[in-house]
Amino acid sequence: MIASGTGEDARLTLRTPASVDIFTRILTHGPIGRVDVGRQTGLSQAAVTKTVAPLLLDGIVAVDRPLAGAALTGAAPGRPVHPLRVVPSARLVLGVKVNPDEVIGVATGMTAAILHVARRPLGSTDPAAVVEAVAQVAEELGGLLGDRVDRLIGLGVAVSGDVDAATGIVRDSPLLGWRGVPLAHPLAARLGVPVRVDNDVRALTIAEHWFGVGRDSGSFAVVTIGSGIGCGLYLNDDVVSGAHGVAGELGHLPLASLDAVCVCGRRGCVEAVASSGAVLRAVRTVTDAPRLTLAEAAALAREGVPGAVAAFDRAGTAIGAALAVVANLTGPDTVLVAGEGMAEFELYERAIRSTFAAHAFGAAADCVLVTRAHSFEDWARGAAASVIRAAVRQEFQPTFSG
Amino acid sequence: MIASGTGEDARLTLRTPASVDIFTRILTHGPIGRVDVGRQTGLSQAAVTKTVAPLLLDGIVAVDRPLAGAALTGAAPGRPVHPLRVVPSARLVLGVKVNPDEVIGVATGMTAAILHVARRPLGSTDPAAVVEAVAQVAEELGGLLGDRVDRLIGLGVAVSGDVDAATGIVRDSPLLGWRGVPLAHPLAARLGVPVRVDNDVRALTIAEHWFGVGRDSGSFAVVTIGSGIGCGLYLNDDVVSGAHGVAGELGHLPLASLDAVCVCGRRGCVEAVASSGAVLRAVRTVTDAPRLTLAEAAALAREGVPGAVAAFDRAGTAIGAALAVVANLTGPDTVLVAGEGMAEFELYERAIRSTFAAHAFGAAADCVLVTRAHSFEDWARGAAASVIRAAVRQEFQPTFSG
DNA sequence: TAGCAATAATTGATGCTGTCAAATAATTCG
DNA sequence: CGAATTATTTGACAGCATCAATTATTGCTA
Repeated sequence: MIASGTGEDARLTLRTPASVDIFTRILTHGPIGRVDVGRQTGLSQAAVTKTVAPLLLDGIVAVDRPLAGAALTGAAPGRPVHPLRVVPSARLVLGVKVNPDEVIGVATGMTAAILHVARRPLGSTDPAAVVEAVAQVAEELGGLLGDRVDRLIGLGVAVSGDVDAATGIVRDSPLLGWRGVPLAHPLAARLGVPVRVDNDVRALTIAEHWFGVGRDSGSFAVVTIGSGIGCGLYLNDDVVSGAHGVAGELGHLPLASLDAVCVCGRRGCVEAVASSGAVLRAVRTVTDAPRLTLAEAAALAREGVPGAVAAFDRAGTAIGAALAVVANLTGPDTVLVAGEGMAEFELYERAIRSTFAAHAFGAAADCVLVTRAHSFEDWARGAAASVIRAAVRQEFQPTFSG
Repeated sequence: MIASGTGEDARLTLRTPASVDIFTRILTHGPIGRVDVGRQTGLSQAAVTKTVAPLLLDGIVAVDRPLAGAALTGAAPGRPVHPLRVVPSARLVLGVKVNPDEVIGVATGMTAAILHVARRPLGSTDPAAVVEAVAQVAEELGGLLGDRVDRLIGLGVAVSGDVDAATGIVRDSPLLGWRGVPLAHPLAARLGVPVRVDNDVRALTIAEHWFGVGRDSGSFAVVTIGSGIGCGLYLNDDVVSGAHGVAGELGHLPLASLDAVCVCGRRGCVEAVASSGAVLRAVRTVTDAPRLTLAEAAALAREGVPGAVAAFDRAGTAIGAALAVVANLTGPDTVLVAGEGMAEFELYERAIRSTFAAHAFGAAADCVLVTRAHSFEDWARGAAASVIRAAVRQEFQPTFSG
């Protein structure tokens, strides 16, 4: 149990779509003046003033000191702007990322900035053990928050695989070996806090769209490289989840040559040559060093050992093709490349960029490739961002035990 | 010039988002009772009644005779349903598809059912010549409509390539050899009618989503096979257009083996083995018959000539992989396979289905493949559907000459 | 065949929300 | 200091969707 009376006062009340838009704008683009909010949301200034008033009273939005002084404002005459911003600490959120060997959690405020971190190793991926570990991490974070747990909106859990966020059930997670595992209910019952479970890449995509590089992008994608290859899509200002819960499955597209055998049993999958495991296997084979680690393999490639370089090149080529697929099919203006594999990004980069350029068709080539190395905490932060977004959009149906 | 005083009374007035939803529901799912409209749109019955009242007055919506009789209603007691439907002829639309050698136009009503057809051969794809041919087709259709041109909402033009529907400019159409060709303005000026220009596959996708197999699908895709391979996406109840106007570019994804050289100069493109041109070239080479037509090539394959069968198989494999890409990445519940290539679909089918099944990952395999052979008129109908949708959603900014 | 139960549609009062236009506030510039 | 300029607030107002009650029309049953 984290808190007894939680839930009521911590909820966000944004009754109309207009107020959701206004609040979202302030959250993601603040500090910002009321006039600009109106312009950017297509609403009148009056609507902004009236919507913001109760939020100021609530304390979730604050007005910065009007920045006067000709130097700052660009010497324009007129009443100075009273910049609005969301008070990060007005509401709090927990986000947890479940890895096969570890559970990592963070506590954040409304802007998904990390306040505290906690982690627990996982002995097994047995659902009960994972629920227990997540709960312990959440409780530890709750303890670190102290009195402030009243302001807790909820707990987000990020899991790789096919996740039904509406019901909080993990439908299929090959990495954890789960099928149809309900996560939200047991956790909510155990902790007494609303819980949202989401796909990890989707959660990271939300975080980057609201608080990261995708902030001004209506059509945006995240491609993750590492032990698997994944993709999150944000098109027409909405997350793509797929009719059956599956979307962004990039890892098993047949973009590589057919002599590469994938762990899924098929041939030519991107992951068959581009997952960190595949790269490592390739370098081990070529150098005849069966106990090599990925870091050592990367070191060999950096030294210029031909077989190692070729393995990373081959991976980069497949990743570049995958990026081109995303760009050609969905036409984002920005694609963020992320994931654990970023540690060796320099080794993939040349092949990625040249393959992408070769296969991006027409205007799809205008799409900007951005890179960022996320820590494990950032993934947990994604889970928090998923909760924040759902709460703001009034889609957060608190999952409690019956 | 089609009509002098056109435009004012033919416009649709649906002031609020709610009324757009209600009207759309009646249009795409009518005849339907008010209670059901309310349920399906999430609005109250009262809202439906009040929104529909002026539309009945306008004559654009009509009430069918209440279907009484226990046999029909399923023996349920209660007041019988008064089914609402959109009167197809209440507004009229023209749709024109521009092919490299021909321009085909149709006149339709609100439900995009074809009323008249007209066509003109194209001597050249010179923009001026195309504008002239489209205008002539539109005028011929206008003549066929007679007095009813008062009810004309506008003209839709479907063009393959990168089209900016907002400005009516064809940014890049390799098939026609166009770059930055303004189409809407000259046509609107010439005809005195609002004009909307759209990408052809996108237009077909809209038609199928509103009036065809995608009617109950929130997440839907169309893949076209033929001289090129294209794709239209409808995700989260919105058409995907891409940040830079390009989306659904499936034809040049590197899914085929690298020894296939594409007309675009690269290797491994889907179109390099799966476009009708590529299939024909392959059969010609194998049978050493350089003047073979596509129909003859198909006949050979139907007879079981191994080289011909192999060429179609190879194409089907690439198309199946492309379908798997769409399903894995965007997770639609339905994918419609269409295009001129459907004439030979039976020859591709086995390879398409087995490759798709092999590469559709997890729940993406639940996606239903539907096929339909569209005539050229259907493509023109797509252009009309694009106009209808824009008009209903109040996004149709009439393009007139300044 | 009347009366009851069930379902569909309408009506009018109500309240909320966003807009408009005018007023107020706070600055720069001359 | 006053005019110009820009930001924000205010209050009247209108539109729209909901709610709850009413009316409409049927099937079923006694």
